[in-house]
Amino acid sequence: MSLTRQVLTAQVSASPELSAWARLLRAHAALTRALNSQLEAEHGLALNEWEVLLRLGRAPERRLKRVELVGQLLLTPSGITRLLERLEVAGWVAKASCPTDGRVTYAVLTEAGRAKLDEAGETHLAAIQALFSERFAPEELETLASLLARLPGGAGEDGVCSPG
Amino acid sequence: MSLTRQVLTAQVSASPELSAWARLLRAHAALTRALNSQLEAEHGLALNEWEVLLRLGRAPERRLKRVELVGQLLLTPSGITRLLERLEVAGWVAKASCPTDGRVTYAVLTEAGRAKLDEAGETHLAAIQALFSERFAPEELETLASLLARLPGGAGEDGVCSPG
DNA sequence: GCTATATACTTGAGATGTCAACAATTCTAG
DNA sequence: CTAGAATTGTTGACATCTCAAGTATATAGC
Repeated sequence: MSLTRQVLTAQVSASPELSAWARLLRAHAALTRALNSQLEAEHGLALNEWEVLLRLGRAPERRLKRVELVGQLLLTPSGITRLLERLEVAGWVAKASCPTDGRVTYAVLTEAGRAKLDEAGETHLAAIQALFSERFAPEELETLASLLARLPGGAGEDGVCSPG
Repeated sequence: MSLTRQVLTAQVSASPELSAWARLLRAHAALTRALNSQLEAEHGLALNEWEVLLRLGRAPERRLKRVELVGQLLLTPSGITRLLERLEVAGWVAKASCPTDGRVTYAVLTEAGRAKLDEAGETHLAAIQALFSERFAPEELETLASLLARLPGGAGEDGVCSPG
């Protein structure tokens, strides 16, 4: 009993997997907080909202199905519905229906949305680049990115690995 | 105008910093979702709750000030208050006041809390180790952990970098 | 000693996202 | 072509966390 606990505790302390995971959690929390509050203060955008604008801006015809956004942001379908609702109210995104599939609703970046994306991108992108390039040489950055890509969710745009 | 946009878009696409950041976001979302739902299903614990139990279990006398938990989990003070409230209701954590400083309330791991930590740790730790060791060789894991540690929040237990 | 400031924590109101259940449309097999 | 299954999306109820404001204690400067 007491022995079991000690052994377990020792394993926990020594586990390189747990250590990596804990650091990922902390880095995510700290970065998210810093970048989100800056983006919010300067442009009135949340991190996820900016990412939606970015993904729409890069998509062909600046439009994406909800399902595609679910896969790219790893939110649930209802999360995406509500996120897009906010962007629609702000006038940065509009709905469009699909002529060939009645279930689908596209999210389309409006002209105002594209302007917002550009405006916010200027400082937000700089903030991201500063945070990372201050700390890593280019090849370290490359290593970090490729290691992170091997974790779940790193499959890119496709590996949708249903959230839920 | 149009040119500016194209240049910006090109930069965005090419930015290794943004790429690393996006991958970190996706990896965090996917891992968090997987580990949290498993932990919730098997032990009725959220990720943050488990981490509090773990930190308390490793602390001297199994007790920590709220402020220390704020620094370790990177939540806000009110987030910690509410998280601990849930753990207190479950009987895994108790309050204790500090004899030398009347402002401080300690969070103390109870015996039931220690049992819960052990019970949950067995499968949760295995899940973490599986996810990481499946994908990385030991030295890659080491590299990943040390790169992540250089990001904000990686200063360890001290660099409290106030959340807010 | 006493005011001013800083620290530790809590609380009410609100933001963002999840889950479960549902509606609508499309695909698939007999 | 039609019944059953899968896919796409929305909605209500709820969980978790943040922000702003407030309380209580401690520390510093005069």
